Formats: sequence, structure tokens, C-alpha cells
Amino acid sequence: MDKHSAPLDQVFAALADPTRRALLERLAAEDGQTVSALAAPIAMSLPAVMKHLDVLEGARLITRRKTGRTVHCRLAAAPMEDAMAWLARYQRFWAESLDRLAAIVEAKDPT
Amino acid sequence: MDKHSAPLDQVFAALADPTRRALLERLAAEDGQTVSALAAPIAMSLPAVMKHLDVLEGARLITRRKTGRTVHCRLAAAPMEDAMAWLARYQRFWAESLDRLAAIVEAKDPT
DNA sequence: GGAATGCTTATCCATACGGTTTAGTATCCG
DNA sequence: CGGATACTAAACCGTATGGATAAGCATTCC
Repeated sequence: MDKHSAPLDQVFAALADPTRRALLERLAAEDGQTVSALAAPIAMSLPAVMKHLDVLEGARLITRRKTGRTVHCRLAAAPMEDAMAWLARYQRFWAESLDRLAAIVEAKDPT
Repeated sequence: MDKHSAPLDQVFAALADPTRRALLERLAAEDGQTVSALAAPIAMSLPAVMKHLDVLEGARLITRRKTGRTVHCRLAAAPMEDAMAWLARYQRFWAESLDRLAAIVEAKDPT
């Protein structure tokens, strides 16, 4: 189940940057965009965007394929599944705190 | 809904370190542990652990309360909900690829 | 009061990160 | 062939990160 995944370290680190999250969102909206198409709307030099793509590829969140002189990027969301699985183990804690809050509210107002 | 949350940047960055994830896991197992109790099993200086706790507190993933000379840490999982919400938007992409795989398998074996 | 405990602060260090500019390599077009 | 296009590589820079030590407070205990 983690053949397509990268260490959580790299996945979470990759997701910690807003530019990189934006790149993923753009690929989610339209997959297979070229490097320069992705870079165009970003107020940043091409090499800087390249480095972000390197990080995303390192975390296996995208794949790149060169055809001719253009490189197309594809979203590879699989590692996010592991990240979500990790987070899901804590779901009960925020749910629980809501329950506790409800209990407190209930106790304060015994109708 | 994000009153208790920190920017995704900080949450994901906090989660990107294995020491910090381990600290969260330990608090999930037993909440309210003291700083030194948390630090004890970690092969690292106390100040180093302190800095990790600072990062976790900065991401609002824990809270600290001092009583006497001991400080107790409590898990505050709420920001994880935002992180999961962000990831959840991509769930269809990994689900989709599984569907595709299923379709391929099915096509290859037309019984 | 004095010593031990529990945490914090300060300083320092090496490496990683996020950005820049400049230069280089393919590839396509005319 | 020559030039434009699309990306890549290299060098550099400031700041942040993750670690270490050493010293500094409070607080509790004897």
C-alpha cells in the first residue's frame, strides 16, 4: 500500500509551502500542464518554480515527463493518502473535544 | 471553524519532523505529560526537545500549562482537521487511480 | 538557607531552504 | 543554419532549522 509513497517527512514538508500547494491545486484543476504554463502566473523566477517542482517530485506528489522540449507534470496524489491516514488517527481527538464542549454546554444549561 | 487553527504552512511544517510526530503520538497515548517526561526517551538534549515543543505550540498542535515548576503539555488536534480537509479535496485523485487500475485489470481479464 | 529538580534562555554551529541571476543544453521553426 | 523557445544547471545569498552546550531562573525538598 505504500509502494507509490514517499516518507511522511517529505510529503508533509512538501505540503508546508503555499507555492507548492498552489501548484498541486492547479494540477488538480488541469492535469498535465507544462512547467512553463505552471510557472507563468507565479511571481517568481522559473528556476525557483523548478525547485518547487523538484520537491514535489521528491515527495512523489507529481511526476514529470518530457516530450520534445516541453515537460508535462502530472499529479500523483497517492502519498497524500498516507498523510491522511496518519492524521485520521487523531480524528477522535478533535471530535472528542467537540463532544466535551457539548457536555459542558449541556451541564451549564440543565433546562 | 478555524478560530483554533494555525496556518496550514505551520501545521504541515510541524508535522514534517518525525520527532514532532512522535511527540504528538505520545501525547495521544497519554495526554498532559510533562516536558521532561516527554523528553526522557528521546536521544536529544532537553533544549532541542523544547524547540520542537515550541514549533508544535506555534502550530497550535499542543498547549502548555505551567503548574509549579513542571509544565504539562496537552494535545490540541484541531489544526489537523484543517490539514485533513485540505487533503480530502484530493481524495478523488487517488481513488480515481484505483478505479482506473481496476478497469485495467478488468479489461485484461475478460473472463 | 542550600541543594536538587524542572524548565528556559542564550549562544553557537552546520546544514537546508527559498529565492536570485547567469549561463547552458535541447528542440522546434523558418 | 540561425534564432527563438523550454527547460536545466550552477553559483550565490540571506534566513530558517535542528542540533549542541552552558548558564540562568523558579520551585520544591531537606
